[in-house]
Amino acid sequence: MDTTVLAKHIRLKVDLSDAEIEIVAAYFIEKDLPKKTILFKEGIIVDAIAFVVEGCLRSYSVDENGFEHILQFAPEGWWITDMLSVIKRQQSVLNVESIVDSKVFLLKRASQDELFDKVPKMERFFRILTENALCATRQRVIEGMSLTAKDRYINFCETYPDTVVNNIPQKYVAAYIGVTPEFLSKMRSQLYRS
Amino acid sequence: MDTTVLAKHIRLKVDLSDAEIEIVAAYFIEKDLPKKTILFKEGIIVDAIAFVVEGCLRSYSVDENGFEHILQFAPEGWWITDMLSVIKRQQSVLNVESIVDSKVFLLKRASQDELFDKVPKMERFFRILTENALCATRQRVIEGMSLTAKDRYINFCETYPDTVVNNIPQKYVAAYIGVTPEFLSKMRSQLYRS
DNA sequence: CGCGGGTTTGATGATGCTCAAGCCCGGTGG
DNA sequence: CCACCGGGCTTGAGCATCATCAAACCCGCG
Repeated sequence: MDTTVLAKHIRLKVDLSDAEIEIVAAYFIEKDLPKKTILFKEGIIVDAIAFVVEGCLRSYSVDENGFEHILQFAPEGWWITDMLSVIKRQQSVLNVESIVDSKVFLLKRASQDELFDKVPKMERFFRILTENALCATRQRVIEGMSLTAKDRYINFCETYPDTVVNNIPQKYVAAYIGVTPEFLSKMRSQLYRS
Repeated sequence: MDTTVLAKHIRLKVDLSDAEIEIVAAYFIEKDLPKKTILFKEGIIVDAIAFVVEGCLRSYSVDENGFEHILQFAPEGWWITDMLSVIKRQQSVLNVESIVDSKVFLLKRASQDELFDKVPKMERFFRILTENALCATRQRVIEGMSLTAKDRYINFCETYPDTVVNNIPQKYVAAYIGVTPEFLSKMRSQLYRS
């Protein structure tokens, strides 16, 4: 189990010794996900959070008309789960799925409390993680109200890494910025002509 | 300083003795806000979070065309601030303002770490608070993409307490659900006729 | 090959915005 | 006490943005 990516990511936020990293790593379960594998399915009670070691996942909900809406993309170095289901222990409304062949490290909810006891800095790490996620999501709410679809798309291209912008199907980008695939296609052709 | 509302609210999430509540309360600063008073102004670095004891506040951003978009309403028992500014210590992009005559308790960022040392359960309390806020905000992102304006309005009326739905100007509701005041008015007249 | 999913393109239509006018109503000054 | 003001809400006509539906195209893959 290669913990390089995980260690690097955690050390961006809190200081951990090599020994501590080893303890932390022991709590994770490695899992390979071929393209289009569902990690967490709508309706279950999710009991783990996933750290993306390689590849890219997405979390999405399906509305009453069968349309998918993407809440989050998680390329390498990101975390993804259905928070609401994990915290409240209620049935999940999100699906979490790999977009390409991916590898994740899973941290079970049950192990998490034990981990916090052994390495208290990890509690701080997850608090910071949650705070950052909250800020990003609030930013997205504001953008959804103040920007046009075209500006949201431009914004998306500028903020997400190239691996997400250019290596995933356009229809997923459309489902993230909140337009139909057809309309995204029209916006793009208009952007490239000008 | 009457800490009844605050104590009741904290005890919904963590168990605190009367003695602990007293310690916690000592870290808060009481502040009265007449109607339409700005508590935190766009551009400053916000260094406190506010607990609403009575009344109702709102946080909002102003876009490049001068339109206001409301991120959050905070009636009695809610918390409000510009998280991004507090955490990252960067210039705030939100205004926080009282809608009616209100009273808040302020907790300075600097006091917060000290408070966590003296009453560790409060760190847990704020982690839970942040997690809940994240879930609620993500829910709002999904709703913004999957519901029509009319359904978002109905949803708003059903989820927010009566004090918010019926006691604040309609234009604020419009700025929250993401439509113009004119269009909200038309939706309402259509809803009441049917 | 041919199939199938993703993307493009076009015609048409719904949703929600803009601008402008009028109304309602609480507040304020003469 | 009334006249007037101003902010918020309503209403209507016209318009922009974005969705829907249908057809064609592209291209990797069996």
